[in-house]
Amino acid sequence: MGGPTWTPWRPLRLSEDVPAATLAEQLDGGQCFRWRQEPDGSWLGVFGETLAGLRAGPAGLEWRAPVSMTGAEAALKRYLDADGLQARLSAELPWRSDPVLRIAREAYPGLRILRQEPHEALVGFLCSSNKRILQIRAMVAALAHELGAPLAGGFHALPTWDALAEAGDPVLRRCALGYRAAYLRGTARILRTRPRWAQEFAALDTPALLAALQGLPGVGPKVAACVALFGFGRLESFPVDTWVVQALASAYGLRGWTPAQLERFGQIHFGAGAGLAQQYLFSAARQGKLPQAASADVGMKPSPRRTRPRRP
DNA sequence: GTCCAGGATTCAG
DNA sequence: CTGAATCATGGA
Repeated sequence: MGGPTWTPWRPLRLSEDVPAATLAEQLDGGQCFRWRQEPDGSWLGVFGETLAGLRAGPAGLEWRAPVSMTGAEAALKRYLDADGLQARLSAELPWRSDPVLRIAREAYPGLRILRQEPHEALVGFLCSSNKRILQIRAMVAALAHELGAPLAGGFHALPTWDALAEAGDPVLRRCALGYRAAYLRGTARILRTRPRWAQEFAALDTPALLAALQGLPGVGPKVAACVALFGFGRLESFPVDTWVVQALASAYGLRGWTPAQLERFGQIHFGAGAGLAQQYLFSAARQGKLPQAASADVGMKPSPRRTRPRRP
């Protein structure tokens, strides 16, 4: 049963260096759920149809893949934003005037939003509600193992919507999904009838995309924002989860704000790269690296809640 | 045993 | 519209 034959480790040229701690945070920090760290410290994971290894070598990032897997290097470069679009976006964030963002940004230099496929982001975050990252990873791994197409070396792709829609209760039970099994199956039964759903959703502007995603069972505001950010590259999307609520309350003094109000704050304050800023704050908050707000707050108040225009 | 987890849904006010 | 109860499961 030996695993696949691997290519040698080769350098992966990105526009910016990725330190080992940043690589670990990207692959194991809650934006994707398909990577694991090997005993030698390298990372092994699946994205789309690609199985690959990554490690931060002394001379920079290195990759390898099964020799049978063509196109892995190009897929990795796209996945890791090799063209540097996010490096420019990150530089344009207001870190010069925002000491909290500056600290969070410097904690993980080079941290990027992985460019996941819409399918992977949606499956992953359908499993995410009220669960820890470790458990989400276990659920997604079980789904791939039970219902996904085999790739190489015992690894599997994520299950298709067809496979999820037809999965029986015992199989989903083995994946320990809890009440999220109904979310997955419900969304699968809708999307299996729309083979081009990802292209159709990608054609929408971001507000319409968020609305379309929230029309799926198990997708609320936070999951929709994550799928838009991680799966559709909407880097202005600002998911507000428990960590971000905590971070904005303690470091920015925004206590008592609703998630919707915090989402608006993030979009206005951080702008086009709000999602990237959110990932810096999320990662730093989870590592306890964020400072506390000096005083109660600086007098910022939530934007007025949107009221629906009255019909004459 | 209790509490909580990258929330969503349903229901009461 | 807002706020609270409920949801299934596993780990601390």
